[in-house]
Amino acid sequence: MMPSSSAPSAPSPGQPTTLRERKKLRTRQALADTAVALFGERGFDGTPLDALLEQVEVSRRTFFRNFRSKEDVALTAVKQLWGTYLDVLGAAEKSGPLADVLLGAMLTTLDRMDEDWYRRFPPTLRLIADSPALDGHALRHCAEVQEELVRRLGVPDRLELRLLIEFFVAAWRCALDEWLPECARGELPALLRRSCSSMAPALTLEA
Amino acid sequence: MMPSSSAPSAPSPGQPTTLRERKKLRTRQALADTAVALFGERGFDGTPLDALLEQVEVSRRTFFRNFRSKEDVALTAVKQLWGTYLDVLGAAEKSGPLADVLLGAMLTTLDRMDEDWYRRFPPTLRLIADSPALDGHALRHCAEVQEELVRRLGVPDRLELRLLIEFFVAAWRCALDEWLPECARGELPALLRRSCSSMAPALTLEA
DNA sequence: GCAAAAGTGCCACAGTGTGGCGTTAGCTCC
DNA sequence: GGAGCTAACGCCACACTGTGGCACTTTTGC
Repeated sequence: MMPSSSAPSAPSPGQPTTLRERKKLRTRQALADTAVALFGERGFDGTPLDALLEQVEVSRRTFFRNFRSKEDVALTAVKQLWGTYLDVLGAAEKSGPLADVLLGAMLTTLDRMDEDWYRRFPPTLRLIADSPALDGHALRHCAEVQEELVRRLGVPDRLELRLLIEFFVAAWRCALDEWLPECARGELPALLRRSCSSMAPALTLEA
Repeated sequence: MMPSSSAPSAPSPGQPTTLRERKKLRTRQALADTAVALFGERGFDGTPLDALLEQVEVSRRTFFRNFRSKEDVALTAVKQLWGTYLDVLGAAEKSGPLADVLLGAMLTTLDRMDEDWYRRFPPTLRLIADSPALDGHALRHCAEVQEELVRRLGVPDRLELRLLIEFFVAAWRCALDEWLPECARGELPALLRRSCSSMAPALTLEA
């Protein structure tokens, strides 16, 4: 609907300058980190939000000023990934096959994520796999990113562009599913490449 | 997770015989019909569940014995479609290109849905378009159907099968988006065919 | 310093979803 | 066609999520 004016989640500015902003960012990170840890232990649905608030020592009111929902805080790592992806794609040179552009941007993104993110992402994926509610939110977030991608990559044929983006995100999710059990950082790019190169053969699959 | 043992939603038996079952089915349909109408007027998020319960004259307890959630009742038409699709696909002969099998089954399904369904489906799509929460639930349901499809269409290459199914569902959603403004019954099959035939060209799209 | 602004905590409330329990209504068997 | 059984229902109370209002503290900029 709208691009989010003063909305919770997604702190766009690169580096917070004032003390106030850094402080707010600290509580945000504390909430996100503790959320993944806590939900990982007791399950997403089995952990009341109050448990998280108590541990981080933050009031409910403050929490909801930083995150839109309980799902939102659990999906912080996912949103960081796609946020970075959109940044990378915005700066990338868009020429040649679009499928390669989309893939290349994700490879760059994966290279750019730091060690801390690689610690928090796999547990987040497991939370998603275990909780349908979280999965729904994650899928919805992907859909929003896809809409944004269609908007940015203006192309004459609207339908084919949308299909290609849907395909790419689907390939990404397939790669994640194969990555999930082990979650070795170095293997994800290879899995994604393999998933993308299986796209064309998949269309001609025989029963 | 599990195939739903005595779970709410999805009445599998074809025709209810006893009076009790028919009565239960009537309240189910009354709830589903009224839900689409009511949510269509006042919006999904803007309509408390109590408004629906009051209009149908059913207690909250009874509602939740028939539907898993407020979203569930709003998505009745969507679930009916995919339920029928799985039935059709189960009975269909699976030979030749899998993409054609998937497409053919959906064309058959669209032909099999009755007039009443074609009245309720478009408003449901508009509800989904207007409410992120509903969209998330709808996407999650699609994901469950996809898992079921992978299970049924056993094929050596797991990855390519999953990709193909993801592609097909993506093409279906693209077709729906183009169908949405008008929603003329006869045009949906053509849109779906066009969407599916755009899949291969999409992969080689240039920036 | 000092006032405006941003952030936070506390309180109360609406809405969704669940468990317990007594009661009604349909089914079954005689 | 009557008695017992059982599924379904209504009502009550509760837990949890998310929001609005208001007072209080901290930071910022003058």
